[in-house]
Amino acid sequence: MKRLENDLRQCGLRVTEQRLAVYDWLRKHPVHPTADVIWQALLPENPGLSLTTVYNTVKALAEHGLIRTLNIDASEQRFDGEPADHGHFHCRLCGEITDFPIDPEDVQGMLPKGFIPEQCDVFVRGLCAGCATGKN
Amino acid sequence: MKRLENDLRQCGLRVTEQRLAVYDWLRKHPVHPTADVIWQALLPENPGLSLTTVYNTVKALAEHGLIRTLNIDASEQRFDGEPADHGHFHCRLCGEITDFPIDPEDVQGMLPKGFIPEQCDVFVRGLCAGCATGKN
DNA sequence: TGATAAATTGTAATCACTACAAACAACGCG
DNA sequence: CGCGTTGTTTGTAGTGATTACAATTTATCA
Repeated sequence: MKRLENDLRQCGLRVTEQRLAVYDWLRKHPVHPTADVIWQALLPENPGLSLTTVYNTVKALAEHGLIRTLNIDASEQRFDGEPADHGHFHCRLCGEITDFPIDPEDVQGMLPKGFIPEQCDVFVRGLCAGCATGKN
Repeated sequence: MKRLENDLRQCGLRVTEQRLAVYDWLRKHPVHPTADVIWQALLPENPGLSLTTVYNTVKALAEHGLIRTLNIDASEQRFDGEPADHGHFHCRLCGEITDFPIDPEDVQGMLPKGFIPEQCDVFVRGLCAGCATGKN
């Protein structure tokens, strides 16, 4: 937990219980939840936690690169506790979002000359392994 | 324009003036507008056109693969008249969105075994060539 | 410990988007 | 060509995720 506190401090963010709870939960759960899902998950252990605080927190964490935001659905924003570049596969049948590793250099090679990448997202829609074989 | 009519018919969509107007405009303008921007652009030539119709139309076109939807900003959905796979670069300074070609095979190679891609988006944030050299 | 600046909270507002029902128009069939 | 069916358009009213705001609380540092 000291590590998480340090992360916050190095970004100039004050360390609060709420931020630690949100940040810790995102790091420990390799899913891609909405703000509301995070809130519901934390509420039992953190009574009084406000949904607004969850929104404020994920916004602050994302602005400082500690977590990532995913615009997969148009209607709702999702968050990802793993800030390093990686791809996301969205199965159109089961809806599951699967992470996969990417090599940022591969992506960089696709860019026009002079463009400087800072963050890249590779997002693929299709059928996941389970749904493709009809096992779901 | 006959080509566009055919595209609509082959998707089982009825050919209406409104759909042709939206589709034609998206094909001719290589930008990434929101529904509202499309509406404002078409209104002078198409008085009475409803914003709801623009929303309905882009939804129908996207569902049939004639155009693409871009979830670049969390707050608003953008559309792209070019349905083939290609990447998008979003400059964090000037906000411009630049297209760049990608090889779908490169992306496919990154996927876990058994996953079947159907549509892929490569989205990169950073500095565009103009902003990187300080010329903006 | 006390000052100060930032974070939290709850409520109210915003804004992109959608549901809905009535009016209308495209397409197929005679 | 005219008619009926069915899909489309339109305006309005809603929805739901997200944010603005002001009051209260709390982290941080001297």
